[in-house]
Amino acid sequence: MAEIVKPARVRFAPSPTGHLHLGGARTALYDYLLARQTGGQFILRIEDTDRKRYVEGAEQEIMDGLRWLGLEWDEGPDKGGPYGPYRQSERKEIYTKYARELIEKGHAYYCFCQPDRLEKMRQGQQARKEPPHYDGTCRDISLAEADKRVQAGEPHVVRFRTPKDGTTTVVDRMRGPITVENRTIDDYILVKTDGWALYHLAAMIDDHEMGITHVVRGSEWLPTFPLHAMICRAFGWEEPVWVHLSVFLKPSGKGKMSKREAADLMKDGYSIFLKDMRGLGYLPEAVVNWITLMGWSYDDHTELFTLPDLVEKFSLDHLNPAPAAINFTKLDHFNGEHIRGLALEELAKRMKPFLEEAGLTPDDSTVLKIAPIVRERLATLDDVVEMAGFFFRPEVNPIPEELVAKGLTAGQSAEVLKRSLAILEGIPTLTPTLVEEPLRGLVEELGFSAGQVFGILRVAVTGQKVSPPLFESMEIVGRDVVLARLKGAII
RNA sequence: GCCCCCAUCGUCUAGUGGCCUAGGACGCAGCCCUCUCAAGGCUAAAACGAGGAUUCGAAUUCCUCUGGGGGCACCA
Repeated sequence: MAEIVKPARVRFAPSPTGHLHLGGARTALYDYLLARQTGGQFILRIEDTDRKRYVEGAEQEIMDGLRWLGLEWDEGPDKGGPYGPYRQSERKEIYTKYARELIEKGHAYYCFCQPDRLEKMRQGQQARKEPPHYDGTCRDISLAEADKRVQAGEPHVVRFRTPKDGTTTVVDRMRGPITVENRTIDDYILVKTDGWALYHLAAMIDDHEMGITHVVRGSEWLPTFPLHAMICRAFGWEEPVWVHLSVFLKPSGKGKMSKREAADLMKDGYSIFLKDMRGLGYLPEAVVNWITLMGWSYDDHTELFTLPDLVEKFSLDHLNPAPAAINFTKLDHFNGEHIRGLALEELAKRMKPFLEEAGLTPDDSTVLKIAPIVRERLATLDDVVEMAGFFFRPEVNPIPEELVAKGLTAGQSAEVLKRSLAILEGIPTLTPTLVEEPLRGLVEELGFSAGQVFGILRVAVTGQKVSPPLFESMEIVGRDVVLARLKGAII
């Protein structure tokens, strides 16, 4: 029997404070999958209430990254929607209104404590090995008096009035129920002195106002998860389905990737930032495939997926709560798989920019001819430069020592070149079928191995010891150039 | 220090009390194919953190420990 699923409204809500990384991309991907699968909406919301941490250009980078992956949103800051605005910095009055509602309901209160006093208080608590928490000084000030002080312009924040005793149980979709003692939850600040709501309040309000049905976010929110549920309950709102995804660990599995380590990774051709992936030669299809499988699996052990496959097959039921170490060699594998899955025209289109960025001037027709012979040889798209750059260089400049085959003398190797040249000069067009047979005959006649003979020719024609198949390469290079390069190698 | 989460091959994972002699994938090793490099095919090595408890029976349930991760801001 078919399960009837309500359309999900899910949001990806990054703060524009840095680069979009793999963890964020996975969260966005799961959001997208849920929305598309249920015929719901995928919403992009920018959480930029903290002006101090705002990074110019970060919002654009987030949008570029999502679009590169193919995760187009339905509502967002750049395209609007019925529940806007989609930047928290444009929603201040909404938060103020709801904060007041919470205060009047008795679930929040004005606090006039000075930051320096709170700091001292915290230090004392830590010295006494107590968990740092607000001491409740302003908790019992009457609303009438608090209002008077606010009216008088006294600096203040708004705090949540957390119950002192009892427990709170919240439910995470993949982890199940989590129960905490209320006394371990602080009277968190909801609204800062400058009047701006903090994440804890703003996100809950936005999720409610925007009709969000599923909140998918990182496990760093687990400690404040009960607070968030309490806020929803204090308003009398229905809670969304909560899903707290585990963090990605560095490849060693020991801890999160640091800024320094992320930079070091680039030296090995890897990155945790989405902005780098294209330039490193990765296909968005491969990145999607790869990050999907870090924390999620499919019933029948299939591992190769496209985005449309995932829209159909993704399920919250198969999520894994354990933190996952990032495995870049598996990304390389998926990249190869997806490269091999590309149509030749598409592969050519995607390889071309890498050749251009390497200073070459590739023409479409040649790039298309190269596609089939490099397809299963590329781990990343930028490998095409190393593998097939010689097709676009006027000179190949082989290293003299490499023109001498292993096990042969320089004289024998030169003989190979001369005899081959003579043979090829007698062939009008260098197609594999016309070239291979006579050259194999030469191999037999000289009594050398095919590897020795073809190895010499490979170096002479391509300038490299590793290349696409020799005869196919010769055909694309063209008779005139092949002959000229052989002559050049004989000297 | 306190709170929360997590725990199967090196890594990503399957596994919801008997289908487990613990399955798959990446990587690694060997073999085959082969003009190099790949791709492809085959084979191998490789794991239930420890201790208790429940049960006829535990990777699977419970407890303790250990280990790992996250959080403890007028950041998100």
